[in-house]
Amino acid sequence: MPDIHDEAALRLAALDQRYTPNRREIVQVLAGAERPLTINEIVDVAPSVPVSSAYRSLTVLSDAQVIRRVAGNDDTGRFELAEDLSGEHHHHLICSNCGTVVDVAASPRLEKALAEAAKAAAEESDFEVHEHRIDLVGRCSNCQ
Amino acid sequence: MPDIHDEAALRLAALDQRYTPNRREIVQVLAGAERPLTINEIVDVAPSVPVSSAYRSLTVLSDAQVIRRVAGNDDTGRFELAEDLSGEHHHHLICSNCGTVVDVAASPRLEKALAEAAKAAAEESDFEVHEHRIDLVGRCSNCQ
DNA sequence: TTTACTGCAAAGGGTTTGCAACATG
DNA sequence: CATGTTGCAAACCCTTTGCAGTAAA
Repeated sequence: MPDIHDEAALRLAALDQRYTPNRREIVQVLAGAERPLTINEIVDVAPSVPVSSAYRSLTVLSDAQVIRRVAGNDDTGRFELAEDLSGEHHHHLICSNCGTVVDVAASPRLEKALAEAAKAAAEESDFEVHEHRIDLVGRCSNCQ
Repeated sequence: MPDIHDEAALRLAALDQRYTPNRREIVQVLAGAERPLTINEIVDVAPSVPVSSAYRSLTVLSDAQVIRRVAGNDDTGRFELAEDLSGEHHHHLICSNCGTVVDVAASPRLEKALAEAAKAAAEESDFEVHEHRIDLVGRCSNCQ
């Protein structure tokens, strides 16, 4: 498993993009988080990065598959490291009240059932399924 | 199974809200769609409804559980009829290119596996899980 | 006759972009 | 040096809100 930053630099290079201190800092922040972060949360932790640059960097990093955009319950964009960089496959618990997103490990049994269902759905609908997303929506301990 | 509009009126009444022609038209549009619609799509089909009213009505209908907001891959809000009004439980195919969301029927096997996984996750994380969401992300036939 | 609803227009908030300066390969 | 990147500020777009008028219980 290569270093996250080395791999990030590689993936950016494939798009003729550079791995600048700005982008490195964003990746570092996401690598240190145990849940997807909003742009606000990111720039709060990395105040040296201007908001506009954060938006641009997140777009580029997302294009390069270094990070991934996560859809929550609200329209606030959240970001996490790409799964193949961060470690293991996981899903999300989403609080319908405050919008917080928490990671949760995937279960093999569930993954197997999902793989079957995805195959069937793809055939039926002429979709080419690349990935899946399972969200459990409810109330976090703070909002119950 | 009562009529959709009767049931919608009931649920609104429970919140001291009225089932006006505006709201009825929105429900009618969503009832006739076979996939979640964006606000733009809704007002395109129902031009008599001003945009600001559409936003307000969708909020109220959503609070009353007549409709449900659906998160796609982008930040565009999409809406569909509540599942208990529209018929059967389903999941979504999301095109990562154009953002379109298509309904797909749920499989019993998948639901069972998910129920187990949700139980485990809820216990671990102190979440109170109310519903789940399964999205298959890929390319629709148009965007392949 | 009280309370909810509507529609317009203005305000708001998050995101994107133009541009000139800078940095990197 | 050619191209990608940055930071500021302005522009943008979608969504929300104030308000005065309307309609429904």
